[in-house]
Amino acid sequence: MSEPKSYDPASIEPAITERWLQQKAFAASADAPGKSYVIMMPLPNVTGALHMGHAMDNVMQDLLTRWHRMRGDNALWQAGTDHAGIATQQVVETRLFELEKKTRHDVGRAELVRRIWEWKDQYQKRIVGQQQRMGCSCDWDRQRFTMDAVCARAVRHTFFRMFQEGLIYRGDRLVNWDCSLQTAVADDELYKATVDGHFWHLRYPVIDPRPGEPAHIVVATTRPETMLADTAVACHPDPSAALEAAIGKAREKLAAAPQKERADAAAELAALEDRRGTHLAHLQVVARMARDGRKVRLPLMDRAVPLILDEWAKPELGSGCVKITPGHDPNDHEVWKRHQDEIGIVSVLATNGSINEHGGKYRGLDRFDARRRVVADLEQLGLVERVEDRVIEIDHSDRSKTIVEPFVSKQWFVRMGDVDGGVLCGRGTHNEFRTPGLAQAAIDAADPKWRTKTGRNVRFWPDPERYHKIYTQWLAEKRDWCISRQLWWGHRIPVWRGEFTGAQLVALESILLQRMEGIAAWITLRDGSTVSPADAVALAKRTDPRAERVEALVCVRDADKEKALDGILRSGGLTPDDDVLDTWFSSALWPHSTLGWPDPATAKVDPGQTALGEKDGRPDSLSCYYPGSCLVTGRDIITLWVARMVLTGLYNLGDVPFTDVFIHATIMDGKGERMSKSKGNGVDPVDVIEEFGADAMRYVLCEMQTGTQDIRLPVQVISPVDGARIDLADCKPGPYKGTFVDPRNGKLFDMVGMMEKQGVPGARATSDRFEVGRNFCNKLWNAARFAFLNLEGADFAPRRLADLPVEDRWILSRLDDAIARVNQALENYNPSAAVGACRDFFWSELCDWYLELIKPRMKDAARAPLARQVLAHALDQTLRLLQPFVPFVTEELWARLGELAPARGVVAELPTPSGLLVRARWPAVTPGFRDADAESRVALAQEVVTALREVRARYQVAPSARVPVVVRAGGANAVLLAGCEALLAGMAGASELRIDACFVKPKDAATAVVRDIEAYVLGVVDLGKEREKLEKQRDKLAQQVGGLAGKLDNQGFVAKAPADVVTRERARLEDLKRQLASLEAALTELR
RNA sequence: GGGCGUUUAGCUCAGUUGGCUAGAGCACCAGCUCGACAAGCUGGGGGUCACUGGUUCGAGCCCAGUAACGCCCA
Repeated sequence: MSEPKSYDPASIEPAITERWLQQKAFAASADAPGKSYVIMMPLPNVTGALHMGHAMDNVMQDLLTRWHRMRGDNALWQAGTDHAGIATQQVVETRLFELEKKTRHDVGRAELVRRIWEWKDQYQKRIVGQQQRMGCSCDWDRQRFTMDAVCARAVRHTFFRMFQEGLIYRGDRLVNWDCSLQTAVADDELYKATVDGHFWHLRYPVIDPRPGEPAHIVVATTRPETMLADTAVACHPDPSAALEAAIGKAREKLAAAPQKERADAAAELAALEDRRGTHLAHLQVVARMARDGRKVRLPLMDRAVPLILDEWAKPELGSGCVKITPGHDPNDHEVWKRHQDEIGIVSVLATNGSINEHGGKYRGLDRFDARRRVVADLEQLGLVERVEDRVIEIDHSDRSKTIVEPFVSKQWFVRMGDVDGGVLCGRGTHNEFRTPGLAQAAIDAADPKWRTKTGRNVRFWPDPERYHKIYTQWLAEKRDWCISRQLWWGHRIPVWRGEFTGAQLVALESILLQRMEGIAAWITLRDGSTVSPADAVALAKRTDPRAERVEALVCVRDADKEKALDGILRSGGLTPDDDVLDTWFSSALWPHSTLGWPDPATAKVDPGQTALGEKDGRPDSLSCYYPGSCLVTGRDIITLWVARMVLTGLYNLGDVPFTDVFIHATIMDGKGERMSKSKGNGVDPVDVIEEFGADAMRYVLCEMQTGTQDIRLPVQVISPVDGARIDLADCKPGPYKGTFVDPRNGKLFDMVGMMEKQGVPGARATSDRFEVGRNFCNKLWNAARFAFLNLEGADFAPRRLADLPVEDRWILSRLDDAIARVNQALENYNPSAAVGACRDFFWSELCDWYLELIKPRMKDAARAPLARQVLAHALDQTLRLLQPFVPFVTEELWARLGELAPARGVVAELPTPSGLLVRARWPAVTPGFRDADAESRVALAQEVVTALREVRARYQVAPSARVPVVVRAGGANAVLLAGCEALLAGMAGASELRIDACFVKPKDAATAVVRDIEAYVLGVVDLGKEREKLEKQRDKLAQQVGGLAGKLDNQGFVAKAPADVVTRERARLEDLKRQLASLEAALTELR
């Protein structure tokens, strides 16, 4: 036989991959038969390579895709990558600085973007390589990148439509500003870190204090430089009531506090009660002053700012008064919104984090230098009451690792809340419907009672209620989506802007009022309201003051039209917006942009790629593959992506992009920390594949995906020094991020691969958890080898099930059961149960019993052909069942099986026995295969065999010894076991075996008991020999007992040895004594 | 602060509407190179199902509370 004894994935996998790719086995064709089954890959970003978490995501998608493909569905798994704007630009910028000490401004926009494209090409290639090695069955001829022409067109169309319908607006917002990258960052791009800071208590002089009024109001801040932008000082409108409310709450807390927290709670209450005397009168005075419209003088700026009344000021905290800085604090910003007619908003920060022209003499200073100067100046003026040290938890940008500042800036937003008149979804399609607002549409889509016009909605798996809750809770906030980023890498916002006087606007009338297809415009008036160009021009003609100064926003839908209009727009005084769109804006469109929306016929794809349009009667890809079927992703993506895909799918096409969302587990390391490449606890799937094989990795990932939220994967480091395997959990973190210390020798190694220049060697990581998968593949390989040794000349002849021997009927029945269980498990999104059902059938039934049972038949020319036929059938079905889990080894074995037994089946010939296994038909549950009689017969026989084996082991019968066995069974048992003699004899190593209801047990027989059956192993109890053996054992034991007893009698030992050693020795003595006693008893019985 | 999850053998995990003597793989112990497989075969040991109380004829599962760990949001 040509197959080697053990499975070597490295010698098989590349050829199989080659075969699949060459035959385009994964290609999806819009005119293929079967209902469509579509999985849109949650596109990995091109920042870096994939780790085990991505591997899980990909393997789950591949599993579902392969399963559906074999079931005859027209399956499409859409692959691709995401440009990940901010993240990718950041890694390239960091590298640029590290290697060349240059910033993006040194190289310029065009050059930076060119370098990012280079980076993207490199990582895209690496990612696709990783996926192909894992066996991902994506349609590689449809790969997309979020900045491809097709995607870019979809982005422009969506933006245009939303802009035209007033769903996109440009507004003042307090954003998280990254002063290093000089861009706004989203909330989910932040992390909290604690820093040592201070709490400065500042005195603001009251202007012209009257008798009984304080000369100063004290306010506190952790960021004193922001005082330059203060526009008010707030006090609670009813300090007394607010303080009493706080005291009431503190009382409740004390009453409910557990013992160990009581002291703190009591102290807290006492402090609040003290405030009645120390603060209340003062605050009531301040509140009255605020009502009177009194002001304080803002130090350093010499500006009068009003005292205002707002509940944001807490009488129970600090001085009870609070400075209001709407331009630099989110809470104060809210206060400002409530008091817009009383107070203003000032921003003193420039985009680079320095103080701007509104910061008076501090202009040009960096924010942290300004802080020191402001404090020093205030101290000199005696306006710093006191300074506390304080640990402050503060937002940092995940990208630049610097402190972010709340910052007022113009940003673009998508309106998520409900809007007047609602929003029309699926405009121009058959699925049009009206929704109150975009977020509401997405909320509705996941409501179990809600349906689109096509009868679909979204359901989460494997825990529908739980994930649905996460999804709706987030959407229910209906927070507007900030879609602009101040970056150079990404889709540019397709809007031109210009500021005009009313007269200029009237002059622009001809451009703005032409109702050109694909051009939309809005005018923002001086008061911030937005009106149509026609209305604005009308106002301007009436010389309405609101139209004195306006901003015009013009969106051009198509890129080529924009190019054509470039001159006109510029000469009209408009310039293109510099910002780019949030990456998620293009990712959100992925399920339809990749299929050619809005017009597949004109969708541009790369040479060699599958065209998306209709051709020769073949439908276009969009109508065939949208709406899709399933999204497979981790739970961290539910809010970021799932919700947004649903939203844009509904908005553009009136239908949900998928009906099922499969939320798989998150991979953690051995310590329970989330796996991440940058943290250094990540495992590269390729490293695992090289050590164990792709199938082994896939098998274990499937097995791990049960239903829980997290999976622990202990990580072993392969030492770069000596190749030893060290548990990463035993390694302490090193001084640099991603480095660790080898506990054996204290040597440093690096897990991220960025420390070579510093002389820290890089180490690879794997996990011995994957051995299980390797073992499984090897078992499969060898079972198939056994089959191949015996399948020479196998043929198909139609058989009647009733004519088959019991073991044949049994294995077919068990096979049928396994198929049903695998289907059931996959339908429930439980890959672990599915692969477990395969394993149990294949290993515990097919290998452990059936293969053993047919060995004798294979040597018998008369009985061999039937056994071969059933074996070929069983192997055929097993390979098909296992294909989605372990596609490489099964594909290889399938080819060999096809050569040896081209025609297969038992009752009828199986369809598609030739060609690639990927495209073979999924096993079907077969009527008649389920056989309760055969199952109960074999089940009983198995029990008897197991009991006999146990007896043999107990009596130390050599495994190779053949001994006579008699089974005493009567009644129903005898009926069941009738005809199973050969089976029993073979499996229990019996030289002869008979079933006899009246057999009387001889003295030298050992007994196995099963239910009410007794099975006797004859002649194994040799009285003399047994006695001799036992006596020998007894003597040895007695000697040990004597020695141990002596040791324990020795007072020196008992007194000086550690107590636990003494106890352990005592226990051992007891144990030995017991063993001795039972030996003595057995000896007595033998005499 | 709000929401959610987890806790079962030394390790990693199953345990479907409450009905077993609580299972699997790895690890461990003993034996086995018999024509597929030592990455294997046969047999074995190992668990107060985190803790406390409750409901029930019956609880790993249901209810209440406690603890530890983890995640998400503010």
